[in-house]
Amino acid sequence: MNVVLTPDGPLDPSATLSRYRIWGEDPVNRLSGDVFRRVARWKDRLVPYEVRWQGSVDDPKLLVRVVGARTSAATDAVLSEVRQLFGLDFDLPGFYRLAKADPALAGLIEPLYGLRPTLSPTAIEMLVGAITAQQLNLAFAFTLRARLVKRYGECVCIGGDDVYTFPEPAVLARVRVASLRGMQFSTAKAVAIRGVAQAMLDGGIDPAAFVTAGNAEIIASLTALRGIGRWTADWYMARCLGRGDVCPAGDLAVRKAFHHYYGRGRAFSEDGIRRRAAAWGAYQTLAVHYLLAGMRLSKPTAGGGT
DNA sequence: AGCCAGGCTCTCG
DNA sequence: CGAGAGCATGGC
Repeated sequence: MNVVLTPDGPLDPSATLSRYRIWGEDPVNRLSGDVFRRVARWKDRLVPYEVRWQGSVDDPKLLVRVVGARTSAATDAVLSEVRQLFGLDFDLPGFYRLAKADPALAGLIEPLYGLRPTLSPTAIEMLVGAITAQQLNLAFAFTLRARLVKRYGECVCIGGDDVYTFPEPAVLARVRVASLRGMQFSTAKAVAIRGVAQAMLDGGIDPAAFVTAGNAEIIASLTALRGIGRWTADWYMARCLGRGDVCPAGDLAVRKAFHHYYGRGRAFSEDGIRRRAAAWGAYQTLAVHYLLAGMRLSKPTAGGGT
């Protein structure tokens, strides 16, 4: 089944998806050439799909091909994922109006035009990914994540590409710490990953309820879990729930970006960053995304993804 | 060799 | 509370 999605506002698909490539291999989100491939889940069935794109940044079209789907419900599940993965629900025109008045963001609109944050379609994927990336350089974090996925995910071949599902909570809750240690996860990360998976099974956290919960409530609920702190909760709200009013002020790269763009010689405290970001209101997530991407523009060694 | 990397937890004062 | 140490491991 083929469907065409027409984004609202500008979209640069390859820049947006470059996250899935610049730090290493992502076996869950396959980006090969001009095709993106992934496997969705619908009622315990695997639904592979491909996305291609055409048109200009200001008039883009996403061509979604659902492989072997018979029901419209399965197709709807895929389209919902695609909206998240390409960040289609972010208000870019509104953000650009705000950014024009900001000394740092104004200069990033043109080189990053059409860039959107990618959202993680599932809570387990986001939380395990974040735990994996805690404190480590992202290249190594990607390596760890790829090992986990290839060992415990399900593999589907799409158009000659091996694409993996992210392992379900029920699978990760049973994984032995020793197995994860063997993949070079630290003991703390291994315990945290199991704990998060278990919490999703026994109701310790309820991602479905997060959708309507307030930020403070989500932070409290997530940080009650071992191995999840404010940083992980912030990124979860920004990159899984797609909330706009989030600034992961404790993030090392965010702190560097604020220092670089707004520092004037003095270092920002975490609270100082949060206060400054608060002025962006519902556009904080986009602003932070642009600042981080802007830092990468001036540092080609970190990966020149296009 | 030693320090850093898009943190978190635990311990002290 | 707030600061500080320990944790694991790859890369430079």
